[in-house]
Amino acid sequence: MLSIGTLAKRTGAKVQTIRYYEQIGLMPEPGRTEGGQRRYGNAGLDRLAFIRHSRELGFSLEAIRELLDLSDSPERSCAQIDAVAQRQLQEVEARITRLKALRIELQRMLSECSADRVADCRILEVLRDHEECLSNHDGTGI
Amino acid sequence: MLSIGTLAKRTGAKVQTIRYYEQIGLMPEPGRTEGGQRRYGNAGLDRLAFIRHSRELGFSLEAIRELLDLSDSPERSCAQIDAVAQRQLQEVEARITRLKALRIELQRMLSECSADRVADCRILEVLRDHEECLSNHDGTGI
DNA sequence: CTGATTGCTACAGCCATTGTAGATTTCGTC
DNA sequence: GACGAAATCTACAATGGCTGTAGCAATCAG
Repeated sequence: MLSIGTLAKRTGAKVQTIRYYEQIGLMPEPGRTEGGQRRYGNAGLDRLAFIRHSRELGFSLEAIRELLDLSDSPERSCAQIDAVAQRQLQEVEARITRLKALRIELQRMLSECSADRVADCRILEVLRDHEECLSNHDGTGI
Repeated sequence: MLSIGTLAKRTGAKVQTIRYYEQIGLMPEPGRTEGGQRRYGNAGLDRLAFIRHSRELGFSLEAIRELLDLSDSPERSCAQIDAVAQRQLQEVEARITRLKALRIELQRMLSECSADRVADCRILEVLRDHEECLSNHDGTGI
């Protein structure tokens, strides 16, 4: 049987994070020693590894909860799992698009400023006045 | 004189957000009516617009605080302002790099799964087993 | 057996808001 | 001036996804 610290080491999660996952019902309550310490089996380790790997790929805890629920019905169609992953891909793509617009704006801001004094700094001017921006970067999907 | 709701409409910030900025010292305490409601001048409006626009470009409130402090000394060199913007650009670039790696992984996952049953779903397999990934997407800089 | 390490609970804090409840003030209209 | 709708006020809780802390208790190696 594995202690919580062992699970933490093997998956890269912090001990508190594992307890947090248990608290929100993402990890099941494990068995305990006589002294009250958590002891996990391989199922616990696998589940935590699944959660951590999904987090690394950017899935929200809610999405992961959905995936875990779906994986409990192996005979069902995997269309829903596909949909969750598809949604995640779309979110990632949206974020990339937005960040690229920001990058362009920041680059332009930086390239335009060759002032010495703060008073003449183009960067501050651009930040003061949205109209000077090329894209609208209107905050949708930060 | 402008009410907090007017500032909100003009800048796109929520009323509560403006009060929050005041609470953390990013917006100054404005004058009040006899009845205790906030009233702003143009300086307040400009400052809020600066904050919102900087937020839209992804600057943290701490970075914005720094920029606002720096802009109060117009005779100083604007090298520090440049550095803040440069730092922000680097962060944006790092996030783009990371998201691109995630995108590739998600795309590959999706393209590989053509199963019908959850039991055979490649997506779940990949999520279960990090080893199946090409990149390491090790969580540095989510 | 002892001391270091690890684990326990309960709670607070992080960022940047957003939402809520219940009271008060302001504004437009009559 | 009176009325009612809209806006504003304070104070506090919640969001997501953890992370850190304090003050104990249990476990493990030597």
